Amino acid sequence: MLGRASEFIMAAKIRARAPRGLDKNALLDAAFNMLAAQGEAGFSVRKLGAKAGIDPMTVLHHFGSKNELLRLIADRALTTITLPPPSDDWQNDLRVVAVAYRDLAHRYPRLFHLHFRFHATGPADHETSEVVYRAMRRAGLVDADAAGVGLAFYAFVLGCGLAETEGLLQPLTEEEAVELQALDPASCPATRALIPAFKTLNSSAAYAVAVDAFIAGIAVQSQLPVKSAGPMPA
Amino acid sequence: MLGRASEFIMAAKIRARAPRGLDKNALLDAAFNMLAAQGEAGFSVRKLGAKAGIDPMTVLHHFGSKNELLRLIADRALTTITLPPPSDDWQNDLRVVAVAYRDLAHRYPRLFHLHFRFHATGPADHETSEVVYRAMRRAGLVDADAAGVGLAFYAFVLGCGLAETEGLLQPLTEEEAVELQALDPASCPATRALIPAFKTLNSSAAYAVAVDAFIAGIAVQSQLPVKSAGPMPA
DNA sequence: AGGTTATGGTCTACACCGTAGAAGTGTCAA
DNA sequence: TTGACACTTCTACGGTGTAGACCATAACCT
Repeated sequence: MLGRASEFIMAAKIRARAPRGLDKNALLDAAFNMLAAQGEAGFSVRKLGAKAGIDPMTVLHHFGSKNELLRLIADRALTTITLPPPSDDWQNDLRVVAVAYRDLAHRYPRLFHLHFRFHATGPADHETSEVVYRAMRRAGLVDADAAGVGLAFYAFVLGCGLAETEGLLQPLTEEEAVELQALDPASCPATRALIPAFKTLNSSAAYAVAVDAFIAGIAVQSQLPVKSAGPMPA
Repeated sequence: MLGRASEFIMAAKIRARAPRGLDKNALLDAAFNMLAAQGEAGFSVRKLGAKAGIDPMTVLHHFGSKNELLRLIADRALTTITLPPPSDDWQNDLRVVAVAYRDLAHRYPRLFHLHFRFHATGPADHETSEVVYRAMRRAGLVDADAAGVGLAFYAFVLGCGLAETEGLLQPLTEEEAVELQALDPASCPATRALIPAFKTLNSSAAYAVAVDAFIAGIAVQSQLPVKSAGPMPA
């Protein structure tokens, strides 16, 4: 079965023992599902242990700390992102990344905020960030700008996802609408004028327009004669 | 039971009692400073009570719950934003809002994330959002787009602020750099090529370029012949 | 003045939380 | 057999938010 038998034995000697007992991966699965379903408030090491029929301390023995467990959960969520191979169209590549992250936010709204806390550590993330940075360079940005705007693009996409999971991008409820109606017409005319638009807000469309605007702006910026990143970094 | 008039008088008389005892505002100040200094992890109702020389339950008696207290703290942070009066230049107005929020993130990095959780409730927030929506309309966006892109602009600005307070926009450390160097050159050429740029990342400059790109993109979008917000909202 | 009442503040208690540290328990290499 | 070691569990500690009962006081009404 294995041509790599000796390799396996070597590894076995180094590792000395095969992992036995509890299936760490299954436990991570359970934790992931629990967090995805109940949110961080309804998730605790003790509850996870109870659901898995296991002592809570066993959980910590395997994952070191609750924080490490959360990091792994966030990483696992990231692995559910699948991107098509990068194309020649950098603008479309960026759009693809943007919708991929929005889909991620919709798929796991209760744990999306973790991606802000634990950013860019796993290989899954490097795959998508490579697409972003590649697009920035294809757009013709100077390296300093490509790096900075690439990260800002990430912040934008994550920010929109988080805003959506937190309800910031949802259409206004009637109750909120009347609250806005109460604003001073003299000082808040634009806000009041947009109330109907807020009530019928289409978050998908809004996101699409915003992403397109950002991308179009990058295209414009990159075509400016000599656009550097501004003052010298510290 | 009682006529409306006497009911009103009763209410007025009831309300006539002067608030005595503990200064709620001073307590909020203490809470604000505590959270700004120690972060949410080092902040608890009990600790606040201890520092104020007060029973922890007294805090809750005044603020209802820890969550309400946090909301007030976030609101108070927002009131530290001061904007110049809106000008004729909508692009510059947007830039002003963007730097105001970034300054806010720098001023209170340990509580900036609260602005994602408790968004747009106080009058302080309506003042700045009015500037944003006004700018969107001045840019020539259709109402639906003005609302959507306005909110997305918020998400962008908040996302960048949060990214910065979470370390996402900081220059790469040497340690992280060597980690990136280990990436597969075939699959991550762009990421590797930008490593020097990441090491010397100037977050101020990156933010400025990204904001300018977004604004430029809005200008482009708004000049498209008939750009609506896409499919009909639900 | 005396009684009533609303309010401010405290105390105790409950049900949780993360996790350090000690104490089994079973399995393998020597 | 004998360690050694990975795994699991138990107990305990010091925290958390907050519900509910309780007391003190100041302002009202009669």
